[in-house]
Amino acid sequence: MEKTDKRCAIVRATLDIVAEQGFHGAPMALVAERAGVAAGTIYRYFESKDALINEVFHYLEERFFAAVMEHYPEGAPVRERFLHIGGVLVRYCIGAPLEFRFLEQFHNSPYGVAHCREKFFNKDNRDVITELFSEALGAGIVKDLPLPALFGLAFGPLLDICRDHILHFIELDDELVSRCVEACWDAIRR
Amino acid sequence: MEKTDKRCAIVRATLDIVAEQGFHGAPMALVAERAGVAAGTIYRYFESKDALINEVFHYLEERFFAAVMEHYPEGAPVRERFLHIGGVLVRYCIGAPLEFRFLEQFHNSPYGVAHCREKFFNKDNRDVITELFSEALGAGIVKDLPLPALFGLAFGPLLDICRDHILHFIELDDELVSRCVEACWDAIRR
DNA sequence: CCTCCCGAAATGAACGTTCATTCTTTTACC
DNA sequence: GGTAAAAGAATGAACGTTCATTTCGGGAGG
Repeated sequence: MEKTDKRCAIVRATLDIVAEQGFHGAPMALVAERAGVAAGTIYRYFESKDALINEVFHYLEERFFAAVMEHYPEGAPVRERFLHIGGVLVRYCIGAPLEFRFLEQFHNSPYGVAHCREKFFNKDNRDVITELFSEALGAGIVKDLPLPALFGLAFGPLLDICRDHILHFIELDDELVSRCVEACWDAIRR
Repeated sequence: MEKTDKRCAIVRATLDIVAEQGFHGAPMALVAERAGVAAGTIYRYFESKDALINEVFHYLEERFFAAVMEHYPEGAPVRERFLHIGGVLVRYCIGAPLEFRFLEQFHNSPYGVAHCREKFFNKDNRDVITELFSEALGAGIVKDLPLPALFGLAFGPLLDICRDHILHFIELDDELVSRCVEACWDAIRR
């Protein structure tokens, strides 16, 4: 994960505590305790709490994209590629609930809004998912809606069911996940 | 709204500041200043900050349900009733961005999770939307999925596009709203 | 009509706590 | 024994909340 043991322990502790208690419930003293280091030690590895949190986020973002790209059916039809991404997304999230909760916390916070804004206005940022949707739009395979709306239709509900599963409002199994991802496809397909 | 001028001013100030800056960015001193009262005065009307925030939430919740129920086509087919609710939801949210942002903040916080949990496990809580979905499920009009999943598919994307609109990532007009609500219908309909 | 007084309402400085961050001291290794 | 790493007490800022004090409005007494 990271270069040294202690650095890794601090990242892990931050991830866990923020996921469980939110940013408010994650004072540096507690992070230090959980990581098995002294409070001051954190500042040998991270400039500030903000820097620490952003680093945790980028670490998770990388892991997540790596998961999506594994076994990605490159040349397959749009629908199949979408089903792959959706399925991996949900399975990854419910398999790593702490990471999911952290990302959710991050997303709904000043950090997340800033990150979104940057992503959105930095037009030459082309990830796989954007590529896929652009292609599908061009080929008339999906509804002619703005990209952010398609993203919302496609992935909003998937994140919702992940949260519901983690909070034990529903119990997802492979079959239910597939049916939900297909429902999302129904939402965007023309 | 409330019984007295000052009480109302405090609620309004809390709503505005929390919507704009989040819970962290809304210290009582700032709320007091914006409401035009002294810090101590707030505690004549509210027991604590938590009590204040919960009161703001319940106030908004009421207003929101009132909006949905206005012109609700009681006897109409399921699809039509759903389109009504979806359309009103989106139009209400983008017409009251501060209220929307507050509710979003609330939802993604310990307050919101507690509220959700209570709603979910209090089974005899029957609102219009739950009624509608239960009826549709029974009649086989929508996909046979758990209620929370249907909720996510139906309303998750709508809240997403409201946020995107308020953050100026997209520009919603009546026609685009309708198409998005219909896309959500496609997601849940059998 | 003026004055005094009373209780409720409002004030804002002060308090205690919590937090991120800093800094001096101690440890551990070469 | 010297140097980099780690420790944890110290610091100061920010916060929610409290409370001694002031302000306000109006009713009673002269």
